[in-house]
Amino acid sequence: MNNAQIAAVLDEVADLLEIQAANPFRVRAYRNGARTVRELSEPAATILCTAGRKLTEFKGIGSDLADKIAALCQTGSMPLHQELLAQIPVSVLTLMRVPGVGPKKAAALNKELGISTLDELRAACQAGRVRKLKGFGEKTEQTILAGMELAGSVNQRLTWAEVDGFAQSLMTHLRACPSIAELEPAGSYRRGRDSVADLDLLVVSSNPAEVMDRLAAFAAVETLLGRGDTKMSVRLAGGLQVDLRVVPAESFGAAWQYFTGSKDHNVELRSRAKSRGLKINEYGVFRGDQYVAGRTEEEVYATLDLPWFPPELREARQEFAWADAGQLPKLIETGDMQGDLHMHTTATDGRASLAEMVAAAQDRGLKYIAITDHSKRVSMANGLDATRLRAQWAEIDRLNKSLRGLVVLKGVEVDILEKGGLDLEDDVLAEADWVVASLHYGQQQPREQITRRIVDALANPHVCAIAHPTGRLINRRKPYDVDLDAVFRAARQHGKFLELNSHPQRLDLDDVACAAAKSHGIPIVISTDAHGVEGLDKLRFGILQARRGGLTKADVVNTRPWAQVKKLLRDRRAT
DNA sequence: GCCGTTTTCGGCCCGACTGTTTTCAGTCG
Repeated sequence: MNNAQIAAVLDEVADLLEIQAANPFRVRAYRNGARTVRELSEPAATILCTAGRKLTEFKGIGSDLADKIAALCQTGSMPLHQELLAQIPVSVLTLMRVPGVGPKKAAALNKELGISTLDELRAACQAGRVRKLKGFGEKTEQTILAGMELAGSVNQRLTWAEVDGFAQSLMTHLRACPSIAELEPAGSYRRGRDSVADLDLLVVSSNPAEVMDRLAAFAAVETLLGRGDTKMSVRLAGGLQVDLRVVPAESFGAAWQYFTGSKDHNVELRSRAKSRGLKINEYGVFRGDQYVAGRTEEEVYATLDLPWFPPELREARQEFAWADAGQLPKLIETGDMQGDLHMHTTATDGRASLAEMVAAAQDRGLKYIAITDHSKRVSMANGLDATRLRAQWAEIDRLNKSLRGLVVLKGVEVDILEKGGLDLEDDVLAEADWVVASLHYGQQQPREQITRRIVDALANPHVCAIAHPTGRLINRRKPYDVDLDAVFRAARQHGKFLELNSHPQRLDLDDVACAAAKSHGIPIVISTDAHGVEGLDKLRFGILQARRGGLTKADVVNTRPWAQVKKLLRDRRAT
């Protein structure tokens, strides 16, 4: 049983306990445990089998949870989980996906009306039976019906890049308000999460009503979800929820910190404040009733002797431990990048020619690029066989003679075949400057098979890196069932790199996997996988993800000049 | 159920808004 599966069971136990109105701190303990397991850099099962190691060495897992996880790994099920499932149909949990329905209402609906599915809930609302329940009313019934429309259609997270589009145009729209003194995005968007459920905007204004009216007038606004004196929520066409908060200037830093989150980061921060006799809320830091700080984020953190944290790190993972040790990493920045080692041309499925990609790379100030078109197995993309590939490389050789300031590398994205092995012969690969291997077919294969294919590819002496190592497409396709821990170990053993693909729908390795790869000592390559000139601008999405993984300039291969990348590959293979 | 420079018990972050309430519970972030 892998970490994701263990975490899913723990999360479901938390949900079920919540419906049973269990001690909320007990519920939180299961959620924290789930999160800890999900973010472990190695399989829990491995730790359990290793002498001298215990799961309790990780924050959030005590002896009780450690025992339950051990039982889960050994037997495939957890007695508490099974008991709860016998009491509450698992489908009741889906009721909580409807906005406005939390654990209490879901429990009441199930207990009083015997409702356990969304269809039953819809029917009961339409029949007017829900409004008769204590604590429910006509409004609630309407909210539930409206919320169910949503849950079925648009209630999914958007990619960061999609939200960025809305955020930029909405902020431009709002800035027309003369009373706005500050306007900043917060929430998971500011933290750079690869997908974002809603957009939080923070405003300092002498006239909150004017700002809210202006938001209501934004063309994409579809529904007004709520509006108070300081807070307003709307839903945009396409489903994105926007939450606007207006705060006084002396609270701006505290509010920005608070609304940026994450929730867990804030819990840790406030708990630290409490232990010092301070209280932190969105209005500031207080000792008793006395305002201590709050105008800037730096000020808020400084009251706890903490440094300002880059938003990407605020996930209550390592950042507090790093700060306590005075070792907060200096995160990689877009300007650190020197080259791009994964892109396509019209020779396969790209939309721009070799010459156009080269010109675009020069425009963007890149020092080197690798042209890595697909190999022949990817027939849909008109993949290259040895002959066509060598012809492209000859063209690159000619091109390089006339280029100044940019080196074009002879590369290929060689397919990892379904039955294992690579799509091109070793003698061909040996002529390349840069080889990335990736799999496009047989993505549904069982874990052992997929893992074996990737691990074997890493063992090939000509392969430099594995591209998009999990194959996930955010909101569209789950990652392959691959044992990433085994991939990390193989990459380390053979001195290879792993790619962080910057395409906003891919972004794999994800943030947690980046951090895990780093802990295994594996250098990361951040690539655009550009299929056109505009694709070269997607690097910033990959950088954001890398920052979330805590990566520095030194952790990323292509912040170095090409000569150093080559040397790094050589040196690592030698050891 | 977890955790510990208040250390094995007694805490566990904090507030806005809504709807159903007549003083507050539930939900959300």
